[in-house]
Amino acid sequence: MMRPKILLVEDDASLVELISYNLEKEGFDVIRTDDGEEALVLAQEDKPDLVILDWMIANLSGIEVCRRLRRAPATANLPIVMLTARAEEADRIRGLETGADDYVTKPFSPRELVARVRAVLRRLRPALSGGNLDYAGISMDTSAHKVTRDGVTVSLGPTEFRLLRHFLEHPGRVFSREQLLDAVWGRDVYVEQRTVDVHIRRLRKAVNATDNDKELPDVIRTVRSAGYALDAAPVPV
Amino acid sequence: MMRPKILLVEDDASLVELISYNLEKEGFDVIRTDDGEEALVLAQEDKPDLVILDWMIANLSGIEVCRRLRRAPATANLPIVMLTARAEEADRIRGLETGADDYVTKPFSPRELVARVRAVLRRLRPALSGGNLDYAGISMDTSAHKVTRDGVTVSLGPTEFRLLRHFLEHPGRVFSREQLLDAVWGRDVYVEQRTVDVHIRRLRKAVNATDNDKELPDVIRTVRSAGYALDAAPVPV
DNA sequence: GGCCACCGTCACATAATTGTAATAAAACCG
DNA sequence: CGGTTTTATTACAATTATGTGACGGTGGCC
Repeated sequence: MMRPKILLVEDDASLVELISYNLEKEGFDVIRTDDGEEALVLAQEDKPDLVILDWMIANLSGIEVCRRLRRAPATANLPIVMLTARAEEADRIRGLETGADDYVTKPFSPRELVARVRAVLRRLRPALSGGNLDYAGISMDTSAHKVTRDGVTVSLGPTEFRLLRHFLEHPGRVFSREQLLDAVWGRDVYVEQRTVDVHIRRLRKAVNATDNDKELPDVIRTVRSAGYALDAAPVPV
Repeated sequence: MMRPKILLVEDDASLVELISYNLEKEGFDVIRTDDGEEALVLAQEDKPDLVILDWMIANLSGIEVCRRLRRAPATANLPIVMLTARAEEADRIRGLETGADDYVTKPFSPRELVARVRAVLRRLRPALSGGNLDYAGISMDTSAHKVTRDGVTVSLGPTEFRLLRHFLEHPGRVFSREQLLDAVWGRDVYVEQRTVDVHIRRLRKAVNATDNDKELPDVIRTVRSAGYALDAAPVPV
């Protein structure tokens, strides 16, 4: 199971130490910065699984960073935990409404922060915490690397597995070939976009197959000129 | 576009009032109970979109309710916000680790509670709080690339989809063919203005069609010598 | 080395969508 | 009403996107 990657945006050096230490001890990788602009760049390029964001940081306020992260398509769904000394209600609400997923006020205990990070991730990226993913009759045990459909075991190659996992983490949502290459293959790999088609084909074949010669309804929806999505109710022709 | 349904499990009658009032004012439907066993039944049967769960309630402790909700497949993914007087760290962590999505300690402000409820729902049910466009019975989920009219799925080609999205982003407003070409096709594409008519026709056909041979009222208004607009109430004769 | 599973790419088949032109129908105007 | 302008509708051929099978390559493993 992969170690989730956390981007920590905080300018108090001693806090950075404290938080990093606790996160790493609990199985997270931590990237650090104390600069708002740099945080945006890191969020784009390193694709962390979650951001811990202090309100008071250099160059851009935390809340502004939050807003920009939400606005950029690539990071619009990145989980954000705001971290701040501001305990006033209005600020907390403002933080949450800007798109933060949780909000922790200083002083806080490192253990509670870790617990909240876990709670957010468990929700948004169940695969990271070794949970099971279920959708449309498909069940994936991410830690055992096993997949079933309607109880029947499905066998997948490594790439098909990661592809399906990505779909299961965001059921119903359409992903372009480019997005899929980023998320499933990795950002620095160069492969043809059409390669995605081939793996979609392989995934479909595996997931829709039965032991006899019949086929189950297709769970992957092709969205012409947009990409593919995992879908419970495929469009009838 | 349904009002999200909240199950409120709380035994302090005045708090129930306070919370219900605020939630309903903010567009939620609220189901209430003060009993742990009953909460489990209601969660199963009424299928709420989120549960607000007090720690101290009759019959079963809140945390036990939480555990059982998580264990039952039907409610394993139901978002839970814990609500409690216990501010001790160990308790908060226990709450989060049991599977709560958020944890609010008394005393709290109703507005903050509502903001947290929204933050959790925004994550889990994007359809309920954003990312999709609604107008005149038409609902478009932009991230899933799905369109429904009065709940019935509408299937559109790529261009019709973009065209409808543009109309939904500016409901009621009239656009000339030139403006539509700019916005939907792109500034640097050369196509005949009349092409817009054809796509309007295709969009109308798809959106107004029913499964039988009847037709729904037209949602697109032709404005002679000006262009087209999406309109809720076409002029009756 | 030989076997096997998997991968990425290509070439071709198939299917969906597109823009245009031709024609019919409406709306407008004196 | 006749003439004119604007929009609706239909059919079609070109274009584009996706589906699919095959192939060569790579690396693990015995």
